[in-house]
Amino acid sequence: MIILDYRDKRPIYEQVVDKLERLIVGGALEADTKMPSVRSLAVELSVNPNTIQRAYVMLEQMGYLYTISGRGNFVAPESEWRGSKVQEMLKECHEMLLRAKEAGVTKEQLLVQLSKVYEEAEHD
Amino acid sequence: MIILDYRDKRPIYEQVVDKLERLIVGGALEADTKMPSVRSLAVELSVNPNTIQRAYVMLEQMGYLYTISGRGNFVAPESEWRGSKVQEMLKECHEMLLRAKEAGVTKEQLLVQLSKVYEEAEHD
Amino acid sequence: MIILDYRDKRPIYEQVVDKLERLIVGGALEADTKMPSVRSLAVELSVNPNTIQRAYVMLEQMGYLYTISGRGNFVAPESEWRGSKVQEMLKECHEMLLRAKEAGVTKEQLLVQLSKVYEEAEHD
Amino acid sequence: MIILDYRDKRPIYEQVVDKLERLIVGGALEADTKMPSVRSLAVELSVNPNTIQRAYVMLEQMGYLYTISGRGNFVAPESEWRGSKVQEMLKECHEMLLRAKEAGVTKEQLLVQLSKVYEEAEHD
DNA sequence: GTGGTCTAGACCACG
DNA sequence: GTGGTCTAGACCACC
Repeated sequence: MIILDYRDKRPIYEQVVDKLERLIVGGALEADTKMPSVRSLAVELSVNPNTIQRAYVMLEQMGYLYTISGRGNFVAPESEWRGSKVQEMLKECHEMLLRAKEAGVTKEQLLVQLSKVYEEAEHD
Repeated sequence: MIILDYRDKRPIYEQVVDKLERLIVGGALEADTKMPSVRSLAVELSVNPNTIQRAYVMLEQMGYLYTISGRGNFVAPESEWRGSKVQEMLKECHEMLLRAKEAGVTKEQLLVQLSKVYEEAEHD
Repeated sequence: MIILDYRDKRPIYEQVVDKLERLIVGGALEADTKMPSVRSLAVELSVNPNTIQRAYVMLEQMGYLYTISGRGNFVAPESEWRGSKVQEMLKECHEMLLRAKEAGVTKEQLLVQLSKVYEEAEHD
Repeated sequence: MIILDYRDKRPIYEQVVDKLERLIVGGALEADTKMPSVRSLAVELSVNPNTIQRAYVMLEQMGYLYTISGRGNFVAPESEWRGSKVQEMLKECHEMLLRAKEAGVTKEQLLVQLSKVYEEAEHD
């Protein structure tokens, strides 16, 4: 389900949050899907259960999960996070683009990047 | 010259590196300008000299400064860093755009951001 | 594990880096071996932990170690450094040979040195 | 006569020693040539006279110069230094070759370097 | 216990 | 006065 990179400088719980967020945002995990239990995921990743617990709590605060006591953790519906996530990404992109411009990156170079990411091949 | 943000969770030396890098990349500090001495900047920021020393060493490794022992630290010429900085920014932008696409941001939204940043018709 | 040479004028952290680099490059420390902790090596060498910390950071930047925060430092796999190390050595050798030639050393003398080092007929 | 590299990490007096040594060893300065006075060289290099004085003293100790009080410093005859210099270089080369071999450099790669430095073009 | 950061001192070489 | 190194402490986050 997840592969941890132990060479990554970030704390493990943060990596777990990040990977799971991408799975949810990317649509790999649909709404109301049951997440693996804290303990089972901890075993799977060879990690302390506290670490997974912490990740789940963060994901819940971010609106990606909801918890039913005694039942487990479940993926929240898109309406809970889609809008705010897009806004957040747009803001981050804006700041990064500003920094890129400041560093001497041209508009053309960025358009190339944009094309590479959204390569048209799809509706042709 | 610099204002530290104590709410920022990043280490102080990293903040210093970041701010100075922006000043240099942004052109506020010209090549061969003498930087404040390690000790004086430490006093100005109410910080330990070791912390500033560390920041200066990092900036030197990144190619933004050159050091003449016993004389001081000086801003390196653009040729030392311009190219690599642009490459680094392009790579970062690529990754951010990928994440943005993943999160559901449309190409149109990003084009708007791009235009806002590189607005060529300020009062047209 | 390491013996410091107090007559050596180089800074301690550099000596530590040098010795450990040789141990790794020479194959005495295999990939993924756990290095002694910063504090324990500091005690062993009767040196301040900061000094060891600095050495480990340098070795990490050079690709010889990888760090897992809260777990320790580990020897990186050969692929991380073998190529660049060979390139570096070749460049250094080139410069040294130039200086040797300049000083009047003949090609024959150098061929003798080369044979001595790579003596392929130990007991032939 | 000499060009200093202010970005060089080594102390200036050491750079001066090194450059002058090469000029003498390389044959650019013949035996009994009068060296520029301490003060004039200091002015030429925009450097403190003490620095040049220190360099001259070192060169004298190394056998490259001799001093005649009130007259100046002169280049010593080859017999004073040629032999020891060659020995020193051979020793240094030996150590470097050992380290190169240890790092995984092959004999063939070193032979290539050797050929590049002593390119045959001369007696062909 | 581990690495990461920081402080408050100190000494040295260099110019 | 400048950078470079080092010590002896301390606190923090992570696991």
